[in-house]
Amino acid sequence: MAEKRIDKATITEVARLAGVSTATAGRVLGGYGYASDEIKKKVKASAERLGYRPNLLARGLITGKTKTIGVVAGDIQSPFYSSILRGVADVARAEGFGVLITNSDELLARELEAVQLLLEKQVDGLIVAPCDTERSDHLRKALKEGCPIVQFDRMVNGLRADAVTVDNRRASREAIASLIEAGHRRIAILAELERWDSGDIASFVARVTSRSIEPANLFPSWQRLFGYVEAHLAAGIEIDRALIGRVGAYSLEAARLQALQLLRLPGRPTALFTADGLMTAGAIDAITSLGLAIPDELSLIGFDDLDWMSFLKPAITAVVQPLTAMGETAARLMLDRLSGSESPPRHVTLELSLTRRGSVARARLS
Amino acid sequence: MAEKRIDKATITEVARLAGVSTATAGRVLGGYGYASDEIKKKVKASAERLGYRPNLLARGLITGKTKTIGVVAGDIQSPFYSSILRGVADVARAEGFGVLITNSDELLARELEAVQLLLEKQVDGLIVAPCDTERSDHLRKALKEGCPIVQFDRMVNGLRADAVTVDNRRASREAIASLIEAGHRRIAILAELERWDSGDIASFVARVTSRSIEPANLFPSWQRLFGYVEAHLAAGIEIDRALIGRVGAYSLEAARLQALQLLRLPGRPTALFTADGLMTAGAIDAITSLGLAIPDELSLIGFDDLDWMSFLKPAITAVVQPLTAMGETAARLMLDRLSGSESPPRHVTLELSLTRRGSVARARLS
DNA sequence: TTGTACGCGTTATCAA
DNA sequence: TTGATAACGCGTACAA
Repeated sequence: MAEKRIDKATITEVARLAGVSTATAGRVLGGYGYASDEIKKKVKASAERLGYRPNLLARGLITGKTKTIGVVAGDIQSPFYSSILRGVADVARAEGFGVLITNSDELLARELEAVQLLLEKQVDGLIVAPCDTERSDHLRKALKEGCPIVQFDRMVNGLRADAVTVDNRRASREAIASLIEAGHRRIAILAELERWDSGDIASFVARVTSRSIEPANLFPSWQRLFGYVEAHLAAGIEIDRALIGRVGAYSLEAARLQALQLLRLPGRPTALFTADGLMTAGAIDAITSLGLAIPDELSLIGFDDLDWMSFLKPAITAVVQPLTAMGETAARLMLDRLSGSESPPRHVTLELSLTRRGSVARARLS
Repeated sequence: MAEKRIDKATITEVARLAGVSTATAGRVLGGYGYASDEIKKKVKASAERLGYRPNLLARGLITGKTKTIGVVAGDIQSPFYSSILRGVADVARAEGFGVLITNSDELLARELEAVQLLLEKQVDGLIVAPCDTERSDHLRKALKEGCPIVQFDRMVNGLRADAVTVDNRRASREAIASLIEAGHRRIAILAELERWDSGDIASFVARVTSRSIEPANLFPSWQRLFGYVEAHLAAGIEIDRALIGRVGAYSLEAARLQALQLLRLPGRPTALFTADGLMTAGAIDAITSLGLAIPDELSLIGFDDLDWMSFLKPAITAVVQPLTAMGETAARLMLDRLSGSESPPRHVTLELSLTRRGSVARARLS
């Protein structure tokens, strides 16, 4: 048996030293109920002297609240999740909450395991980027058991839980529209479209065209492709399937190869839209190795704004996501629930802005 | 009073359904003690049927172990900390541990508050990047109370706790030496040297020169400056104080300005060594805005390897830190302590490697 | 205003 | 092999 911690003062000892009951000590230390000033002073002094620190486990066991929020991220190592996490942590800290983190690596099995762990640890609520918009019984169950959930980045179909997302579709549509307005007609898109399958590209495009698809529960990169298609539709430009670069794994190397392929197409695109930061990185690598000049030979707009994009020459025009704000919003929605709000599920959509830098030029007359 | 969670099956209910005592149910569910196969089956079935999930709070209260590790990082949003955190989380998860995170923003007051919170939550151990190598009574106290500590990135002076660091001094010395070997004589260094004060530069250099300073408890960027000085000493090159760019805040803008100043010096340096990733970013920005060609007009080596460094043209030669490994090591040291190791404090120093890319050239004859 | 006594969900002890 | 019962440290009726 492992030895107990030494010196760990409990409320009982504080009470004894102060010559009062544990109830009284608890009242002054916990800040609930009455106590005379004299006793307050004595108890506080004793607590101080013993280095008393309340045991939040014991408190949680009885109150049913742990003041801890569980977060299921995809991968905290990525700038995307780590920025969001920072937002969550800041708001949580300000309210005295702890943050328990887990990584799903976008794997449903991992997410399941993570949720299980967090629930066992009795977190007050779950902030999660769901891996799968359909198979989410574990989340439904958690909800039913009274554990509030806030989703971020994407939303499970029909899950009655709060959510914060970003207006992917619109931002993408506007980015593409600005490219079209600059005279571009052959605009390629490079997107990770495998991990969360929404079917094959051709039928997806067809469904967008016939307006027979609901974008709300699509994964972000699919929503971005959605906007890409819409912009083309609005401008009456036909979509060339060959210009849609579908990357399988979430890997820089895969992105680079796919970009290479797009840029070597006969009838090379005059503009490229990358659907996330990793795609942009892969594209840049491909572009420079091909010796293409940005923006003269190729215009580029990327989704996600990474630090290096602003000091590249030329700097990259990008759709910037308010990541920290997304985390803060998620945390606030959660805290609101935890303080008893019973409103129907709220869905906050954050607006995106296009930061115009130097990577877009007018298409050359051809 | 907030309503309790619905449906939350306790071990009592499982026991009742299975027709056994809570003690027996606990034994089979918790995996300790004996139970006949028949009873095991019955209990497991009941648990399954009720969707039973153990309450780790209650377990922790009695066992004194929460299977939770607390981490105090500087800022999880930075690639540095988030990579380390990922390493910690992976190892922790594999052993069934949770990870509770906090940010100190390198502020002692924040760190104090964070440690307090984590301790109240009864974490089994603390993995921390200490803000201050001297004033760390809170850490000593935690240690004395039986909460193991693993430090990372830097070490508190005289704290008897495990630590993982990186060989900053050597890596820096070797990087500078390689520059010297390439014929460079005027090598500038750009480093953040304010946040953790080790005195003014001149006297620091003097103390390194006279070998009257112990580098172990210096902050990383000071250790890197230490290596810079040593390399010069070894090569018999006099140090020009003007080539040491001291940046105050940890900010890209400050780095950029300081880099600009260094590169506009009469007798411009032929090589630049940046002491961390942010400094490198600031330097690149300055370099490109000055129109200096890397590596022909300026050779560059940066500490820290960020993704963009490999696809810049030319790619940047960099000292890469094994960040995830650092996190993993920290977690393993911690788990080892938690499983009862009573060995004296261990200090693991991870080696660094210089990844040579295209940003270094031989100095031109002058 | 204070103290007594019980309970939160689990593990640990010990007797059966 | 099993079960009654006492902890763990704290909050909270309720009585004093």
